[in-house]
Amino acid sequence: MAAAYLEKLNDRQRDAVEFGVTAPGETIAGPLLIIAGAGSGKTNTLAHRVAHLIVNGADPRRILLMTFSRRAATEMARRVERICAQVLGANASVATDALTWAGTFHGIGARLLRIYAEQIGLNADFTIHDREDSADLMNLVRHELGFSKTETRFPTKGTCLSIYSRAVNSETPLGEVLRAHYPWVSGWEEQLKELFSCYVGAKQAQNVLDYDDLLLYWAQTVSVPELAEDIGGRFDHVLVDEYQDTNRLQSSVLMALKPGGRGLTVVGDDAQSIYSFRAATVRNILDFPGTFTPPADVITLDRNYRSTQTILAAANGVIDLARERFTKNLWTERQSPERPKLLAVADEADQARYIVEKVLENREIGMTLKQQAVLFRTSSHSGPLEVELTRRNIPFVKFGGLKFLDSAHVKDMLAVLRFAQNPRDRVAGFRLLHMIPGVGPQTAGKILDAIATDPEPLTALAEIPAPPRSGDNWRDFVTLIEGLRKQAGGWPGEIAQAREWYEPHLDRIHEDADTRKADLLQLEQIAGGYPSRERFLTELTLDPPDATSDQAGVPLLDEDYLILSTIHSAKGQEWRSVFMLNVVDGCIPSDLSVGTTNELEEERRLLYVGMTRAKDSLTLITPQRFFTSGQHAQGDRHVYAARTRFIPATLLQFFETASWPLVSASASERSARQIRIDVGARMRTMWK
DNA sequence: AAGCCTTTCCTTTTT
DNA sequence: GGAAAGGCTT
Repeated sequence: MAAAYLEKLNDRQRDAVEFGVTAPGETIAGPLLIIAGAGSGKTNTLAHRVAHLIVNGADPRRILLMTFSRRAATEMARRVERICAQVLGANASVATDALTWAGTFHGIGARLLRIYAEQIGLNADFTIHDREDSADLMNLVRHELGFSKTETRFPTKGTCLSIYSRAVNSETPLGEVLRAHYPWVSGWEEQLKELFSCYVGAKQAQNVLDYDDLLLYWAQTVSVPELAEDIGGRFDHVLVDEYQDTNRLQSSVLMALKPGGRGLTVVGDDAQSIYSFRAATVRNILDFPGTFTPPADVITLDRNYRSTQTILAAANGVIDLARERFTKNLWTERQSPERPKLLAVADEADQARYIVEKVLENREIGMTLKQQAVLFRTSSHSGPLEVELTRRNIPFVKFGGLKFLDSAHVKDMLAVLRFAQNPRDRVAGFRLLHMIPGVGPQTAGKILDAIATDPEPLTALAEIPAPPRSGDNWRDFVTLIEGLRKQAGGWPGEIAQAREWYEPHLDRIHEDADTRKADLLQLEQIAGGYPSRERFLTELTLDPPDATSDQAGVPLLDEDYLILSTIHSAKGQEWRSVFMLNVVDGCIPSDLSVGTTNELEEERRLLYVGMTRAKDSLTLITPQRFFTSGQHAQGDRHVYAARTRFIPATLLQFFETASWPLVSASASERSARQIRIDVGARMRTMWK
């Protein structure tokens, strides 16, 4: 049976798909590393491999597929099903529905930990803290230890959490982490140790896990050989996507699950490693083959199907200057007469105007908005563009940066549900108690102490006398939590109960309560899509909605909108036309990332990742002048920016350089208007 | 003890 | 242009 779906693959892709599949029922082979360059059909190849395994008799329930984001996992499952359908017909969905172990490392970790909770001394009802919750808890502990009142300033909660997280994820001792990444706080090593020790204690007492714990507890569990064998034995095949962006802790988990590498496939591209700030290390992928004896097989996909030859030449030029040479050079057969553009504009306002004009022009000639994207290094870079798009009524969706879940009112609502789920969760408790008039930090602390020490937290809560000056608010609060705990309202009815309690407080606290209420209704909509409170809370924390829009609510799928995205969030995506904002030194590389060579090299790869998202047309924009923030609306303090150091003069041959607008009357008028002088000051200095 | 007001610092990328 | 710490009033 020559499978038709294999015909469309090139030889290398086909090697990767068929690797180790010797006969129906014989699908498990030694470790495999697939080095897949940008646009080389990586996702498609991996999906084909999974489908090929299933078609040849592998049990989909025994396939573990780990991707970088939930979105990628869903997309992969969808493709696997489509391929299977070509062979299995209508039965394909039965096979692929059984592909239940597809998700992120963190998501899979959470699921396994609930299953094995009892064996590892964990309460299966644990709630999960997102990044900000973790920082809040870190802050509480920091306060309790008196570190918020030190003579010289102690690192902030965010810095403390980053340090903790890096030490955990890189499996590196604290002292070394401080020396390598946080030299300016090395004087606080002892205090940080104490802080982290108390932070760990607080999490355990409160029955909460943070993101890092999902990996850390998993790694600890599989460090016990019997449990490793048990968990590893659940899976015949383990496939990992975006392996270049995994960290030491993740690779430890993987090696414990499949010590000999049998059934293990990892896919990635060392040239696209852009998450080292999260302790990801490119060594994982580079050292993978040599971890095993005999070494893992390596298959390299270097034919690019996405971009034109001219775009690829420019991108290759950028990555060729990398300090460490990479393992391949991409090639393509897609010819094009048009080189990528390197466009100089006066400032960010002109940059926004240019993009709006071009995007509309492209739409005129049949390119939908969705086929075009604007990419940037830092979420805030798109501010002026968002204003211009809104003014011109062009719909857009933005990926990355501030999210729905970060707004205070949404977090308040989630705190209600989390507290009902786990009354020992102090961060959630503090947030709620604080909303009750007459309750401040002291009172809240005492109430939570009383709850924490009682074996029946909710009984304890009911027995607490109402704090003075809290009026009816206290009774209402206790009634709400008791009702939610009994789950009288059912799911998702509970969330409406929570909202009814919350809305009066919202009105009291916020001026713009009405716009915020719309978000709460949207949250209720989202909640309806989950089977239970526990699943809703877990999955929303691990996989938050990653886009925001100019309009209320996420646009419908069939609507057309322009994509705005950070380069990080653009990973794995592609568009016909790509614009990159602020391709200047200080933005990319970011001012904050020019400290070490490693950081700088990662910024270079970031530019490379952005450029290789483009299929037909690529425009890099370099505004000449940036107005500095923190001044009056009429202020003209600005700095001049230079083209990014990653495109030195030797690479200009790959670009068509131009400036915009073409010299015209309106342009010179505009620049005349922007010149501001202080005539008075000149008069005064005349006589000095 | 709570809640409001002022001052000072810092300003990325995300599961 | 926002967050966090400190100070002042009720």
